[in-house]
Amino acid sequence: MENEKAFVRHFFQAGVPQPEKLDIIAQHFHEKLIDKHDHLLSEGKISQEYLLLESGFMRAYSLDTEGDEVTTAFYGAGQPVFDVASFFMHTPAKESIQALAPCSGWVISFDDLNKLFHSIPEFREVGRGILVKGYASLKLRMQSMITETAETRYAMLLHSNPEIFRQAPLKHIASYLGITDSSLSRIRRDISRQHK
Amino acid sequence: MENEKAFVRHFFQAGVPQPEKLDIIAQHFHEKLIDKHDHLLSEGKISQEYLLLESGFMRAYSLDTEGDEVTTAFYGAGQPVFDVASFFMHTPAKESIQALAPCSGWVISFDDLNKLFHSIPEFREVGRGILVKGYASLKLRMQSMITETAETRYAMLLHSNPEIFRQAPLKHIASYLGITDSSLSRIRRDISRQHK
DNA sequence: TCTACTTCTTGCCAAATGGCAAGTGTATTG
DNA sequence: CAATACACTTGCCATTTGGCAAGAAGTAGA
Repeated sequence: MENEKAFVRHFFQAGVPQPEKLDIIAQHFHEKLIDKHDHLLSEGKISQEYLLLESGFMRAYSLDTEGDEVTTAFYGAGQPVFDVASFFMHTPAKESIQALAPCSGWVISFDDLNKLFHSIPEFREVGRGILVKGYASLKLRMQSMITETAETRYAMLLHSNPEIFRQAPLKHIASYLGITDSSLSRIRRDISRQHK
Repeated sequence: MENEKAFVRHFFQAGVPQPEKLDIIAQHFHEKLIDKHDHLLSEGKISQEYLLLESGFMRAYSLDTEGDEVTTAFYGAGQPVFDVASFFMHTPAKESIQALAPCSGWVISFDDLNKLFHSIPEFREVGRGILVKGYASLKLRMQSMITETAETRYAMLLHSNPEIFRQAPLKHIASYLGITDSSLSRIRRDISRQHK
């Protein structure tokens, strides 16, 4: 009966093998559709939803002191999407999360998520794993930002995450890489010249 | 009888008000002393200890592709010190953690920490809070790295964390800020000229 | 105390990146 | 279909930062 939530069940299957527990987990998720350009979360609001993205593409961004957008993350299908600080600390979000393509996924509230964390140990292990992996990849990105040139960072992102380049305009990718869109354009020109 | 562990009890008191639970928590921590320049964790090893630093000063660093050290974090008294990824995922550490001054603190093993997480819900809330706050501050740092000049980042760090400048040599601070020690030296010269 | 090492600074020049504005091409939409 | 917005590129020049090497000053050891 809960089989429309096959995606949710599949997402947790490796960490929570017991079907009965998967049932309980799946019951607490609700379908969510987001139109292209619409927001899952807006800066200043308190995040209420933890989203598992089944299809589509999203980005998180915030505004710098000059008011320019800085893209801080991209999310593809299969990934959990939420603002860690706002969702877990109930503080106003410092960033917004927006659909770059029509999105569908499954959301759970903070209270429901916490109930599951308390009642299903395996589930909270999965939750911790998600946090820890996000932390680790952010650290890698910081390391790369410090030690590599923009050209190298661009090449690495293109290689490791080509989907981003199919879904996001270059200006978003540029600010994600920590450079301006002009510089990214020049980097692309230089690389294409090298390949001749 | 457990009163030498006053620091541990105090650390968790706000999140775990019940004295009996504090007793159980404190029982699982063991004292640890680290000489200046010695390591709590070395790159390649799997982190076994979660440390609460009672006194002293530490830094985390890793090696870039050229083999140069990049300082990724500083830790003062009162802070938890551990490599999130290695400790929670049992993977080889990508960074080392070293004492920049004689350190004393309290450590707990992964298994003991997990036992406490499972048996004391308030304790695991504290644990999650530590993770989430670390995540949030790393994000802020990334944002700053993207949008601010090195000079601004230096000024902000000096203002928000002056202890670092008392404890760490400038070359560590420079790589933490994402610049070379020469550039940091020039930035300091320019700032001191402005103040004349 | 003498020596060696580390820390910090500085000069010189090169490389990387930004700021601004213009130009081209492509979607979008009324 | 016209009008408008958006995405991307490029030229020109300024600013920021790096690389390298040398030197001054302080520190730690033998």
